[in-house]
Amino acid sequence: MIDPTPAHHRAPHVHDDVDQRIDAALELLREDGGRVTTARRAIVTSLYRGQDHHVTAEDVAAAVQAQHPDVHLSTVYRTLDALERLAVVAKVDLGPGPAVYHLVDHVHHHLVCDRCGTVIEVPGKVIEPLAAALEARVGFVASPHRLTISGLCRSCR
Amino acid sequence: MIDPTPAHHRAPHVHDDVDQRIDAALELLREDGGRVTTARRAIVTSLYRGQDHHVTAEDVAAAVQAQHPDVHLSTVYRTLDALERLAVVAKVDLGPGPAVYHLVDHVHHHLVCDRCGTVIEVPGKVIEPLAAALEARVGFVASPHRLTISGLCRSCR
DNA sequence: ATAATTGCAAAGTCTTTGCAGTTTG
DNA sequence: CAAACTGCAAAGACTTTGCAATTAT
Repeated sequence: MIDPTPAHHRAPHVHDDVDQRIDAALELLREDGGRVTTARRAIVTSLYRGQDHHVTAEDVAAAVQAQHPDVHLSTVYRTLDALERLAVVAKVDLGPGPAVYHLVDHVHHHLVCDRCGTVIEVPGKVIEPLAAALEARVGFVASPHRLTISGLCRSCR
Repeated sequence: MIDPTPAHHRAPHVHDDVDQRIDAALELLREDGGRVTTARRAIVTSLYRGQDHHVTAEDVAAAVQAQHPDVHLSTVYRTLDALERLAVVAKVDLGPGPAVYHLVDHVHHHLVCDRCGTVIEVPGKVIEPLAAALEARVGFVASPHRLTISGLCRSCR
């Protein structure tokens, strides 16, 4: 999803900030020995400009293809993989169906409703006490982006 | 996986108890309007007699096929589905790779190591405080069997 | 130059489904 | 007997991979 808002309708500092983060991500790819291509730039831009926190590879492909029709889904998968290795995005398996990706700087966890499939985000700090307990108890360090809890949401309860 | 220990080497009350639970599960299938077939009996037996808490459909098929070579994998999937609907087993997506199933009366959660793939089980009560917080905060009722936390285990840290 | 990336098509993994024949209640 | 279940084969959903051509550095 590309933000359709024309640049001059957005607050300038927001624009600059997002641009900076896009450039930073691309720079990481380069530092890793990778190349920055049109496809990769479009994919990264879509991730930062999209309004959806959770996107599937297919979502990204669709958004990118609006401008660059021949960016292939497999390229999206490969780029997302690279970005995951560089800790720019996190990949989350929310049960059956495609995996979703989100930027790692959006620290949160996922409550997935078994009945309606709704995904509720909860702020990362909600699980801090649990994470501390797990670390003390079993020496397991929870990733700040990969907690998934199934259950029933308020309306399906 | 079938328990290879001959019945007379096991404590009798354990044997009886497991048998009872197997019968109870089969009875649930019947009450639901289903039939109890050789395949289903073998699958349920394998779940209760297996020593592994987490089994994939393929695991179950392999175990069952040791005695009943022509029970098909698709039958295992269908039976596991039926048992899940009846809340006898829970299906858990532990990331990429096949889903794992476990009996619901074994209440626990899963810590999956991103590096080595190890699955650590933690008792269900560890997350009770978190579950209470989530319910109060967003009205989400966590399923007692479906929490998955990714991170790094003690040795991969 | 040369190593990385791309599009495409094909294969891979895990799971579901249609169907005709078999079995259960 | 009617309805449910089964094996099989085929399809489906999602993801990865091999390869020759293209492109970034």
